[in-house]
Amino acid sequence: MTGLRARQKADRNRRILDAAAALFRDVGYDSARIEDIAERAEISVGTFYNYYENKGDILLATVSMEVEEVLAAGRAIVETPPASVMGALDALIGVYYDHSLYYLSKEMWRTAMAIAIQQPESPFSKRYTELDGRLCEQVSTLILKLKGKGVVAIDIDAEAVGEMFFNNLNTMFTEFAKREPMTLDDLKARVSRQNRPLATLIAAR
Amino acid sequence: MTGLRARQKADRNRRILDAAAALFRDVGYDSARIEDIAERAEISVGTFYNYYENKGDILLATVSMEVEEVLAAGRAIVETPPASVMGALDALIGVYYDHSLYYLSKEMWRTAMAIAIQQPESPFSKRYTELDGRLCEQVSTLILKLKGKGVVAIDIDAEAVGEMFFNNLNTMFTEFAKREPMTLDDLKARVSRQNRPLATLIAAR
DNA sequence: CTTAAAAAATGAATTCATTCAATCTTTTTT
DNA sequence: AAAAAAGATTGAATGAATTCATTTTTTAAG
Repeated sequence: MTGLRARQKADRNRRILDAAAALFRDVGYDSARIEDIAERAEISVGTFYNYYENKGDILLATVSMEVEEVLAAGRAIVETPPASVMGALDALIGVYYDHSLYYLSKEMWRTAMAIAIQQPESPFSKRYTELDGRLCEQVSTLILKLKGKGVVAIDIDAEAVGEMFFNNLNTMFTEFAKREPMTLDDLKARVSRQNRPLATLIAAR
Repeated sequence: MTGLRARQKADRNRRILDAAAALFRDVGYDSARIEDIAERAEISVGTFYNYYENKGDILLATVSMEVEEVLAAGRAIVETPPASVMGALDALIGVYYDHSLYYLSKEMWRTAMAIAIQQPESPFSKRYTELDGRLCEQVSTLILKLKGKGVVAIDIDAEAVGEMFFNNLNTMFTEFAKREPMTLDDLKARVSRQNRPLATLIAAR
């Protein structure tokens, strides 16, 4: 049986995470005070800092859970991709983008991305960055799979191409989060246009 | 002749900008307190806020001047580009990357990028974002120029391709700023590899 | 079962960015 | 040139994140 201490720790951790996620959802990141999170989680402010390095860290913890779901959803596409390069890319990217806004607002994404850049060494920044790397790999894996199926030419550097597609969809998502009026459809259309040249050229003839 | 008020204003603005740039360089962004900037600029804290919306805004003001220089340096390459796609891209990107670290540390770049994402509506965030857009255009212009010279195939969507190259170099620069041990050469090598497939495929045969 | 050591929790104190009502300076009007 | 209006400056007050010396709780040792 787990020691009392370990059980209490896991318990408090969950309470903090739940309290923070709920508050961020309700009032947004900036208006959520550590004091409020602590109160909801029934701990003191000091204790909060025993569990998370700073306020940004707990936002990245909640956002990371979200990214894990996106990653899982992407696996389905990579397993059985549409039979054309553009089709497969649009499908995978569509999954990413559609999932992204389900729980998190643009404001929360902006804050999360900003923190991950600014404090890359904090524990949950590392986790977030690592998940980003996995998403990138996933795109490369998709290209590799298409190569295996003879959809993509054999002499193509799948990893390089995958990274390029990923970096593009990633930058464009940041752009999207920055512009409040930009819609998901706007985003997808722009990314599609950007992807088309490379997608067309790597197709096996 | 300019009114006294206008002259004083320009004067104070310059003093603030100089004081901030010097402090950021000396002690880094986080350790530079508004009170210190105000003291060096011989104004009060309150006055600082009449000139800049917040602390992040003045960092972006200094970084924007830097980006303007990069943009100007890039023009030279676009005017007379090397005769191959990879050569031209490497040259332009080399100019961007080499300039970037001349005045600003990775930490300052990280902070600047983070602020531009988090508060996209502040005056100097808009300016910074606009300059980013110009850099992106510059890459597209380069591709267009290569098309004019018959180096790039005629049926290529130069704007889309340029955006893809730019978004890639941009994301990779962010990655570079996040990893303290990563060198400029590491960065250039990785970007080169990523660019190669698209660069090769768009070449006119 | 007591006691000592280790681990966690606590909240008052500190530190800074930011605000704003009061004051001062410049410009415009009469 | 005096008075009124407009524009700027000022620094003390506010509010929130983060720190840290103390206290409390849990575990391990005797």
